[in-house]
Amino acid sequence: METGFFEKVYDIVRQIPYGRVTTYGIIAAHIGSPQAARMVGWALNKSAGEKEFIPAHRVVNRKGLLTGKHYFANENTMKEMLESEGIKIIDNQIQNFKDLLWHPDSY
DNA sequence: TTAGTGACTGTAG
DNA sequence: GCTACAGCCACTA
Repeated sequence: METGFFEKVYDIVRQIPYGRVTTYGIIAAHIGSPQAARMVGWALNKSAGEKEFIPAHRVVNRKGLLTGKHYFANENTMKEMLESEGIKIIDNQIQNFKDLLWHPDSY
């Protein structure tokens, strides 16, 4: 069964460049339902068991907060991965978030 | 089949 | 700036 929604979410998330981040709303907007951002997060949750690696740690809410960190193996995993890419995080919030924000305009 | 839930966002007060 | 409400789609029980 091809839901379509999942594949679109995965496809966009996989396009996020190294050291960049995006938001659930932007992804949902590209799919066609900006208000279905909740589904994006939920799809990413399922992506943890996907065969191919999905950089879900690069997806945060519109405030730049790591709301999904709790869904990783360890709460620090998401922060560690982002810091590993040169992204600074303070109090679960991405610093210079607006500058690191990536827009999937090539999709 | 119906009802409940969710890693969110935009609008309104 | 904050709080509150509604909407969105797919999944699970």
